[in-house]
Amino acid sequence: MECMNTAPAPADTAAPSDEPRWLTAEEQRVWRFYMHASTLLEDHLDRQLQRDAGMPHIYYGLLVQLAEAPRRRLRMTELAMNAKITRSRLSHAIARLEKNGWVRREDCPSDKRGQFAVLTDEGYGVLRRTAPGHVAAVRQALFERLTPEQQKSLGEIMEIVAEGLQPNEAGADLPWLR
Amino acid sequence: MECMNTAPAPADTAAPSDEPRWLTAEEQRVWRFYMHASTLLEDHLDRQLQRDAGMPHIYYGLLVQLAEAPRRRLRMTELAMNAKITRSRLSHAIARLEKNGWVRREDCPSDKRGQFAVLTDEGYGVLRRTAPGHVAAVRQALFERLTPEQQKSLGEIMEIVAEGLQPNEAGADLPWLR
DNA sequence: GAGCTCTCCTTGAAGGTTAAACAAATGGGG
DNA sequence: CCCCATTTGTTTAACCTTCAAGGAGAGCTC
Repeated sequence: MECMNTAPAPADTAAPSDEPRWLTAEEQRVWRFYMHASTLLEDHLDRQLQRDAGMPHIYYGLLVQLAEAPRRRLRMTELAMNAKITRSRLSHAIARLEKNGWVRREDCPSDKRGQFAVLTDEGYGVLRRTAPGHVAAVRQALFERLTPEQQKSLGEIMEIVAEGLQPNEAGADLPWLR
Repeated sequence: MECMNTAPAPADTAAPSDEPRWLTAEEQRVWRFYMHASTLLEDHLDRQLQRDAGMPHIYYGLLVQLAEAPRRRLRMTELAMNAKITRSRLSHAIARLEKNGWVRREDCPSDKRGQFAVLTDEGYGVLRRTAPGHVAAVRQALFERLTPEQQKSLGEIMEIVAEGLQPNEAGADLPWLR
């Protein structure tokens, strides 16, 4: 029942280095809770959506992105970036959603390499039917359990973390400039 | 670039119901940041460990659990519970780690159904070599970016969320008793 | 101790993800 | 215009995860 980051003994002495800087007991605690919560939450939502909508959480997220986009369509690359997944993964995902009839591909007129993923009416229907249940699940697993201050704090924290891991958000790939 | 939880329009009126309760704009913001950060962080650590240790993050976590257990061994079910994964998934994972020579299976003497997963010396070696790099990655992606207050807050929040999703922690499966 | 149920763990198949390799189109120099 | 690096999106194969099914032992009840 321990953390993911000790292997040898935690050494917090003032040793210059060559002994790596392990996590403190408190950091380990935080990290362990983070890992457990994120694993459990992701699994929970995956199961909920697989049961109620017949697709994993991330696929649902793709449909949502499309539903909110201008003409219910997005270029593959843009969709991949929004959803934080690789183009390869998106390619497979869209192929599957296309087979379901929930998304359709369309050529981009201005760039012959380009493809649009377009949400079909059926896809929109699925979303409309399943969104309430999904929102309820998120609410129940997360928001209902947190105070308003905690919700605010969580938002700030995750914004920082996400920003720091962005593949190459404007300037973020120039660490020597910080 | 929108959230995962709107599909129709957000209605925060005092309508009794049948119109589901959507997330508020602020809740959507929090949820979107959470999804992005957790996705990016998991991918980041997966890639880091795949590159440096030749296994995904969750497999690394299994080795850590074993390293910290009494005789570097754990019953399959216990390991699965600690790591928050299904027994089936664990079975496959241990099979792979066994093939790598990092884990060995051993029969349980007191229960002929039981199996121990035992960390081998080689497995321990891999852990010892790769732990510093992994800790550094976690530190750099998470702890270095957060204030002590934020770290504390994150721990509390994630503890609450994890506790709420526990399959059946003592009494947690009796919601009517809360 | 026979029958039942439950727990422990594994298996196989179906589906999702990854990394690397690729074809095609674009676009910026020369 | 031509070359070449880059961008766009797909493909293949290896790997991982999930789900449903199942074998086998434990343990309870009668």
